[in-house]
Amino acid sequence: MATQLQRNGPGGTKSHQLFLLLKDAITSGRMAPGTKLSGELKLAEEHRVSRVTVRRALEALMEEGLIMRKPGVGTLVCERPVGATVMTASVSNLLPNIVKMGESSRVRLLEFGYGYPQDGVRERLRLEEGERTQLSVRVRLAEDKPFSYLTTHVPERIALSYNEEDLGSTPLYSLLERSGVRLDHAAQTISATLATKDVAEALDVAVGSPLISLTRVVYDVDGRGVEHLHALYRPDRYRIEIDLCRAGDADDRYWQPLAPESQ
Amino acid sequence: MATQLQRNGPGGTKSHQLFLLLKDAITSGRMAPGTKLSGELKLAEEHRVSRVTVRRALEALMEEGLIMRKPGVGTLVCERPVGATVMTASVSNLLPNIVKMGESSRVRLLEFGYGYPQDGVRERLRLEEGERTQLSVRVRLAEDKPFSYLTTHVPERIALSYNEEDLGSTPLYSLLERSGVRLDHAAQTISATLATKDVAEALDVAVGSPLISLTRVVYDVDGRGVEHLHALYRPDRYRIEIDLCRAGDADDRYWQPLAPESQ
DNA sequence: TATAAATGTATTATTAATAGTACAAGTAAG
DNA sequence: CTTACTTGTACTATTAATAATACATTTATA
Repeated sequence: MATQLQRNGPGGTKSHQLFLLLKDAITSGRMAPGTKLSGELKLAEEHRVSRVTVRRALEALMEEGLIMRKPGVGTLVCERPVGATVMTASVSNLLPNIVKMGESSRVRLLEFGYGYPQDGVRERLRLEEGERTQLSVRVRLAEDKPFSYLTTHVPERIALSYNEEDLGSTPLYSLLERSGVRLDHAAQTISATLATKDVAEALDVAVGSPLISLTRVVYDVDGRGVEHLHALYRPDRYRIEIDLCRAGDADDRYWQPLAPESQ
Repeated sequence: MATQLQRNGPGGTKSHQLFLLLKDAITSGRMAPGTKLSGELKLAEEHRVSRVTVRRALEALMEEGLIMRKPGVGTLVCERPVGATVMTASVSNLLPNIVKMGESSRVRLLEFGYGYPQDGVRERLRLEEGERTQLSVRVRLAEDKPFSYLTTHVPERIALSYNEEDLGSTPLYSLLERSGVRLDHAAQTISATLATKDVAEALDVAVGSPLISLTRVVYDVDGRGVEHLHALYRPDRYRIEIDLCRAGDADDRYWQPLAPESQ
């Protein structure tokens, strides 16, 4: 069984740890909707914790709408529809201005301006020391609920070829290609991180919540950086999906990502 | 709306939350090695906590070797300690038994056995109610340091075609194809989650740390589930990378994931 | 050298988390 | 109805986390 939960130090409280444990069991599907949890006393015994602590954890789960409690009955895992809309993005269209997505989503602009990017951004965009970039911070909403926090850098010389109005009506990549930029390739890195204070406010989550982190750098045919995107997604409202199919000869088989036209 | 660090309830202690935030800022590279952190007083002010709380968080960071502190000087982000190897996986070879990866990594088996899978797993594998699966929980290490926590379900009828020795020497997919299973396609979902107690212990991270979560289901040509993998990755030791190139006609341009042979 | 700023240390008071216990109230089953 | 089990509520005692303050020590710098 689970080792003992720790009380002290920066390891989180016992109730927090138990909350995470149960939440993960639910959201991962190990406890299906409708499943009845053990009673509070039994949970307390199982995790060697007092009933107060168990109740703290269960109250937090109820606030997130993951469980239902009824006196005399017990605690049940909620049905999933509470989860509302989960936006899914296939790997090949992880783009900021997808047409389909645009229809059902709004954008809130938090920051806009020009300045000197941080070292990491400048290096990945392969810019000189003195070059400036256009910075924009946006929050994307679906059904009036925020699900992504986007920080975009575009080299100033490129950004000047369009204005904000254009951005509202046309996908960025179309704008760029119309103005002569020849897009060639992009590198994406996916990771996970925690919500900081500002992001947490914008995405309406608690500080310290887990977020999907995606960084994409787009290059033109000359290898010059065109766009640097850092995106943070709420995992309960956004998923990244990748479909693969088996390809190759019998001796040399590998997985091939599905391209848009074959989907 | 949570703008302040929360003290009460199952949200972890303030020092824990601050610890996680700072740790993530360091390991993600937002704070480069050598960077000087704000002073304890300033940090306390910025996060609206007391200095004691800041010190708790900093002490935890020092225990992990992420920062250096010197009286009269300040707190510096440490240079990347040895063993900061970051394993990267291209999207098309997100496989549990890659040859290249296998060379430099070891596996620790935590659980192994047969049983009835949870509903979510069973549905995704498209199994009947009574069918059993082989369950294995593994931790993968690189340079003796854990970076992934893998939970695998394989339908019993398929799992019986190989034994554990085979698994040690040959990639699972090769084993399966040799025994007649015709792999066809796979669906992957990438998300983010927090480390629970058991996972945290296995991966040697703090409870509540962010983790990359990946679920993959592999199907054969008849659409039957062959493998269900749930993987949790330490973001400081593992990255998922996807390279795309621009393809299509002028009127219908899209992003095409790069296949292995073109890399 | 004097000053400022940083960490290290110490103290006190307040508040929150936890454990343990007890009892009330709702529900289902015999 | 009675019994058993559930959640809801209340209370006390203990311990940890936090806030606030003060002061010492180390270091860089003007």
